[in-house]
Amino acid sequence: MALEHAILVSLAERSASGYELARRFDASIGNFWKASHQQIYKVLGRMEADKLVESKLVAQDGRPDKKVYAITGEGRDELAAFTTTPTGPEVLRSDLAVKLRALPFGDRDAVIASVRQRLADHEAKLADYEASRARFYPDPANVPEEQLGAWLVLRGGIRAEQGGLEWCREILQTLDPQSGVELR
Amino acid sequence: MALEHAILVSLAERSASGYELARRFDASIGNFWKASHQQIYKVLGRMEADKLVESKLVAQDGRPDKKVYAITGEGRDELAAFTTTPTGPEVLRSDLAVKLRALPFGDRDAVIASVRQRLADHEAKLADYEASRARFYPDPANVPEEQLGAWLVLRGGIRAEQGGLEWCREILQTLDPQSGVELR
DNA sequence: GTTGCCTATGCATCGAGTTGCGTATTACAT
DNA sequence: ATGTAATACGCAACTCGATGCATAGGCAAC
Repeated sequence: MALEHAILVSLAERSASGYELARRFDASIGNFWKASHQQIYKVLGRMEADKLVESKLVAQDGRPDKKVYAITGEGRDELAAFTTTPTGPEVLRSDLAVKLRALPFGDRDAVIASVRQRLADHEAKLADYEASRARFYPDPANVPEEQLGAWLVLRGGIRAEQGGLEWCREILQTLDPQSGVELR
Repeated sequence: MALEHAILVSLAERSASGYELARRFDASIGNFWKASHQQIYKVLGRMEADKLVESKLVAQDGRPDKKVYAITGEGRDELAAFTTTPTGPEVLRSDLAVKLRALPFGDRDAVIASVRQRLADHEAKLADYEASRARFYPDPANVPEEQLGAWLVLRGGIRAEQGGLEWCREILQTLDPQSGVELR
């Protein structure tokens, strides 16, 4: 289960409460591995039972207490072991593809609307990623060694969004040539 | 649930037994929506109860009987309705990304090996797709209307594989410049 | 002549993941 | 005063999906 390992990575970088982890997943790691706060709490509970993480209660004023989780030695071992496991081929799940396949049996205009929506999603996400890139990696040619992984993941995100964007443009150009969408 | 709709698309194109559907999923639709035969049998059972499909037993000689499923009118309605539902943003799940993020806490060489494996996967799949493209769409500029959806899905698959391939090359070039991998 | 693969269907179990609900406090707006 | 949102944690019920196992005949190879 990679959610477990995504949490371990996040905690290895910095200890956090379940709530903070959930927000971190919204912002960075969550771009390539989604998880709701309910899932995170559940998995954190199991991970603590497995001694991969440990927690301590931290009182705060003006806010509820929080339970801050930290990775343990065992957790670091597990994380290191994870990096040596073979990675299976990527599994795609595209409901947009299913809709395209359903074109002869469905509503063409509605599918086109879905594609437009998806295109807008990609544009928004891409802008997001580009902003991160500009902010955190002002000098792409000289990324510090310890940030290489995060940098490459961001690059992958940018590539994926650009690719998705181009695909949407091709679809619109094919299904709705009047739309004025152009491939770049 | 899009597995249901993927099955409906497949049956709308041609009636089939669960076994045949499973093999079809291995070959074409499965490239964008994986499903094991157990899942397919289970879902088919529920879909039959919901009257989206109907089945009849077909005896064969030299082989076990099979249960051939066909889409019903209700199934076609459901499929048409599906094409009009809004499509949420795509959810990526990349364990390779998690491994890259885990680089500072794991085994660099093992991660590089995983990337090489993924690169080979992408190359194989791309070759596969290109073969389909050459075979089924010899004239890409004039794809018949009723095949547009399938054509665009295949184009998306090709784009995704090319994108993944390029990402792998960038990763290898960054983490292992000696490897001689080049971006094209 | 036995081992293994292909066709063909299915169950049982478990973990993963979603949705909805519930608790509690602070803060700011209406 | 009341509503809404943010922080902070969690349970319960459910569906989805993956894995392993069971059954059963036919066919081909070694």
